[in-house]
Amino acid sequence: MADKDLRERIKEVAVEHFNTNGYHGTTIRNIAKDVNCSLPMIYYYYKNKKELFDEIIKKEYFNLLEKQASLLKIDNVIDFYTKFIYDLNSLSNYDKQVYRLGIKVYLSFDGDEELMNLMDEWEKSILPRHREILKPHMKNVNNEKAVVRTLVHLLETMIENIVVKNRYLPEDEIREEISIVLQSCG
Amino acid sequence: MADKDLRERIKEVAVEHFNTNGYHGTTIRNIAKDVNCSLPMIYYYYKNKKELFDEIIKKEYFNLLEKQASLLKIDNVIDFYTKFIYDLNSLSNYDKQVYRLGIKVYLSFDGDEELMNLMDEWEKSILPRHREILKPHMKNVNNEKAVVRTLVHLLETMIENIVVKNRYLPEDEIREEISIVLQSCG
DNA sequence: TCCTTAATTTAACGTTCGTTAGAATTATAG
DNA sequence: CTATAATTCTAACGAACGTTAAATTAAGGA
Repeated sequence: MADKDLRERIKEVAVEHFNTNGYHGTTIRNIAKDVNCSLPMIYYYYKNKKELFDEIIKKEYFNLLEKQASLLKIDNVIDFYTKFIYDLNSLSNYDKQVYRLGIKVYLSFDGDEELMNLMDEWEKSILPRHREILKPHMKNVNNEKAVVRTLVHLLETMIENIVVKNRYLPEDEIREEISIVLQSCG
Repeated sequence: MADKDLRERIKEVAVEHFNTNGYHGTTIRNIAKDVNCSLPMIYYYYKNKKELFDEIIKKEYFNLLEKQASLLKIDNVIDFYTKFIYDLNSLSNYDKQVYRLGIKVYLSFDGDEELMNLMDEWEKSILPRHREILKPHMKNVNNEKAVVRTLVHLLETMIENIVVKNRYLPEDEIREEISIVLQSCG
């Protein structure tokens, strides 16, 4: 009966529900209804609700973050960061929702400490990573640290606008804002 | 028996619970237990769970936003915005939690459309407001619009760090970042 | 004092939740 | 064609939920 792999379809629908209604607001019954399968099928593929949720965050969300982080090809930093953010606009709907859900978990709406710690660790790696990227382009800059921090902060907001608030950010606006922060770099 | 006004105490505890567990993860029973009153007392003061939640967002959260927005005394814009953000650090715990909850609702974790629309309207008023504040200080700036947008984006992230992620942001870091964006202004 | 109103409680209602037992169906392979 | 394994279903479990009825207690003025 199943056109696509059922296990996958369950996960896709689950992402949608967790996103819209939160962990506690999401019910296995509603997921099953949208997937068009019976309720116990979800328990056939996932041990329980929590495991379904965890798989989305631990596998899907972190996969996404790592894929993004590996896109490092730099000549012009402003071009690079502009592309980095602009490409988020064209993420698949599913990826966008996974991203969105990850950010929401990070902001601890449903208070899962274990997942939050995972994310805290990830966040600690962000500043040094961008520092490395920017270092060669900031010879003549004295407040290097602050510039990197400001840039990362700005990136965060733009990511949030695109992914969480589901807005489209035009490339020239992205470029403008990044340029304002990086105007002292080449 | 009640040392403080019971109605108020219920609301305070509710903010905590909604923040930690989300709307659906929060139960009237748990609120009552923490308030140390019986369950129906909550229905004595609030029509139902939704009304309790709505009162927090509509009254407490928007009060907070408006109080913040009315703090406009400007001579040096960098000083002004630094103070604007820095003062968030010393919000009362209750105010911080209300703020946090508001942002989370805005990011639509529990999908209340009515509340989200209210917040969308508020957000539309933000850019013009800061444009007014900054206008007199940007005579010699050509990309005025972009600078205002960048600043507002940067402010958003800093607010989120202090209020949602509950971090302390030191004044000099705030000032550094704002200065980087506003370096073309006086 | 008694009466009225406000504050608070115990106990329960109907519903929905997460989860599972166990039977039925379908696919697979020998 | 048959036996075994992989899927899928119907039906139900106990627990927890939001909410309310109705009884009890506390407070205050006549």
